[in-house]
Amino acid sequence: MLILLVEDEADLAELTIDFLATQGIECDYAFDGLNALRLLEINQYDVIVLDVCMPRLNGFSVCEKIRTLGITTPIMFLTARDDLSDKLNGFALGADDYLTKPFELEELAARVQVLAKRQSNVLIAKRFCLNSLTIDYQQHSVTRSGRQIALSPTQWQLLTLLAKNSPNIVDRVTIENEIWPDQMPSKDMLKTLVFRLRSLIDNSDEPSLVHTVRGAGIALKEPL
Amino acid sequence: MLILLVEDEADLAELTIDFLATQGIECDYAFDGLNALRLLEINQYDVIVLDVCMPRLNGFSVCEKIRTLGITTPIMFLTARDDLSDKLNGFALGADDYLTKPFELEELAARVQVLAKRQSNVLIAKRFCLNSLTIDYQQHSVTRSGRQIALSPTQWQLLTLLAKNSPNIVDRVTIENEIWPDQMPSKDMLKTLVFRLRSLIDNSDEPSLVHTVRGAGIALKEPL
DNA sequence: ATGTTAGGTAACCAAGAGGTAACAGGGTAA
DNA sequence: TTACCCTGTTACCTCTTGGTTACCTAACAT
Repeated sequence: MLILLVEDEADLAELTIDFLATQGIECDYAFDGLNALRLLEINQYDVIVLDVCMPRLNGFSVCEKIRTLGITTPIMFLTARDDLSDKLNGFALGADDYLTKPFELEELAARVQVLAKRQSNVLIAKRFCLNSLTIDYQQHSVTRSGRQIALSPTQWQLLTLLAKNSPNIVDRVTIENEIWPDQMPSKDMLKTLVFRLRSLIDNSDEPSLVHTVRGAGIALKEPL
Repeated sequence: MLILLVEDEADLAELTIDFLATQGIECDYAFDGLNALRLLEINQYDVIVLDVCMPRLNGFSVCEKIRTLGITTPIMFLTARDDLSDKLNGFALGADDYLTKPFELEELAARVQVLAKRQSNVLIAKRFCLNSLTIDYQQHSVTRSGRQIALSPTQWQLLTLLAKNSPNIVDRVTIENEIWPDQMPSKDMLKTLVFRLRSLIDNSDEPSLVHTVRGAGIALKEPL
């Protein structure tokens, strides 16, 4: 299990991370909200543990941002302030639990486990990330290094198919059968489809991700 | 939403039930563990709130019993004992949350809502806000940047459906099945419904919130 | 080297998804 | 009754889409 811990007090964070490790809970660590959001773009976590009081971007704002991004990962707040309105605010922003400092590390671990367990019952792969490419299946959106990319239905179909098999090669007939199940497609259709997808995904000056292997098929992966 | 409250102190129970009612949470009530189990056989609840200290069958035993019966309904413990080992025990038995007395009724309500939401994957909130758009479910009103917007019943249905899934996409057939459950709707009905809703919500010079993704569906979100 | 072939690039165009507007029937309130 | 609103229907328009074709390029075989 992998969680994201966002906490500006380094010593407390270290203590927490060490303890959670003994419970089989791995931590990624961010010391402020902005870095947390950055990590969230790249990785997928089972739970997010958020300190409320942080420099730059406080926990509430981070939580709000996360939810507006459509990320439904469980969020637990940690805070020294045992204030009802704060708690209610946190829950209203989409938090799943709220623990006030000082707390026992064992309790934190137990609550994290619970959230992760509940989540995994509902969790189906919702996002795919590769390099600066992100596919959000729920929002049906694709971004490359932050920029939104509009895909047509067939392009989306091809991309998700490649993503599902990434970084492996998918051979052309498999793709054709997947996208055009009924018809026997003319040989060139896939050719142009790939070209169009590539020009949308890889047109930038960033590393290209859509690779064709002559005679074998097509793969979505980082270049080596 | 319907929850089961198991609590032996009648006066506290009544207080709790009354308050939860104001939050739109209905309660079934059992005053001990045996009666709780009896009710659980008959009904289905969104959340179970369990007092730990009860005569005849204590909360932990009830929890254990519930889980061995294969019932996965979220369970929240209430107890006066703020003891770490008790908490850990509770979580180990399959609890989802643990609140120590004395607690604020608002916090209890908020935590119950969260558990129910996770469980049913349905958003139960009084209000939904996105950009300058506000939906007040209790007042059944919609405003865009302060201006009141009058929606017809079907329009309201569509908007709330989109809001519930926001910012995720909802595909057209899902919407059609949701709004016209019985009939097989003619293909154009949704088209005009969306048009009418959009012209009410997005007619201003503000960012448009109703987005259609060709071949995929419709989403309510802020544009990027 | 030269021919052959898999794959890349670019333009064209018909089909269809979706947007817009107007109309009509049925229900409801004054 | 009349007037109005809601909603289903239809017609028309616009723009995306995806299939087609032609031509180019690079890898591979002989």
